[in-house]
Amino acid sequence: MNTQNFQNLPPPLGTAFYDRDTRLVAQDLLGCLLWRRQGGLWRSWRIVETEAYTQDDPACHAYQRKKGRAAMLYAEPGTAYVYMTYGMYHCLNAVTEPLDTAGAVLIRALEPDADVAQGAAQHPKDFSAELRTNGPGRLARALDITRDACNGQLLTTPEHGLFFSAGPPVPEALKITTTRIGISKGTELPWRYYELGNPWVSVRNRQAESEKQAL
DNA sequence: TCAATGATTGAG
DNA sequence: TCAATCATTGAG
Repeated sequence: MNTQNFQNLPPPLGTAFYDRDTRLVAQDLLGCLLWRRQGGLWRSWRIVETEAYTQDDPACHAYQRKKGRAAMLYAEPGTAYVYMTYGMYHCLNAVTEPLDTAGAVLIRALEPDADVAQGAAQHPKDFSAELRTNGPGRLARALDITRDACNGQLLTTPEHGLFFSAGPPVPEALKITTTRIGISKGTELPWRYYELGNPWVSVRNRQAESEKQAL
């Protein structure tokens, strides 16, 4: 996490970045910075875990649907898609693919700044839940990302207080694609995780990793 | 109109 | 292991 004045903000990733194959966008977002304006102050986090959702995926909200909340997945690439899950948590996605083609990348985990990470390691019980960003629901809560506030907003401009920028280069070898064997909607589906090698991945992905190692 | 479901998380 | 908690979906 980092703070910066408005005039020093880096250029947001543009429409062309999102107007591509969803899985490529998911991989390329790893290591990028997520910028959020809270209380007039800009902060940034590094993206360490993403998940791609494509139109042909039964787990995708737009699978055989184009109305309701799924309509947002067909929006202009670079649009924020925020939905509520389990009645308690919001999840942030970046819409991908050309206009009228469904696709989105779920942001699953962000790397906290060094102070927060160190504090969490030394005093786990003092690690405020409000600061945790390892998990899609957690990061949305920590960054005040809600459906009402962010759904449908353009991520290609700092105007709405939320955007992504290029980050330090990430060696391809550090990008990991994980899979999970599980049942979703009656089908065996792969997970679509692309993550950096670090401990700040989501609970779900840690489970997937341990299950994989157990095989 | 209504019951079932889930891209999650935290408590016990 | 399981409850919290509700928008969305699909069946009736």
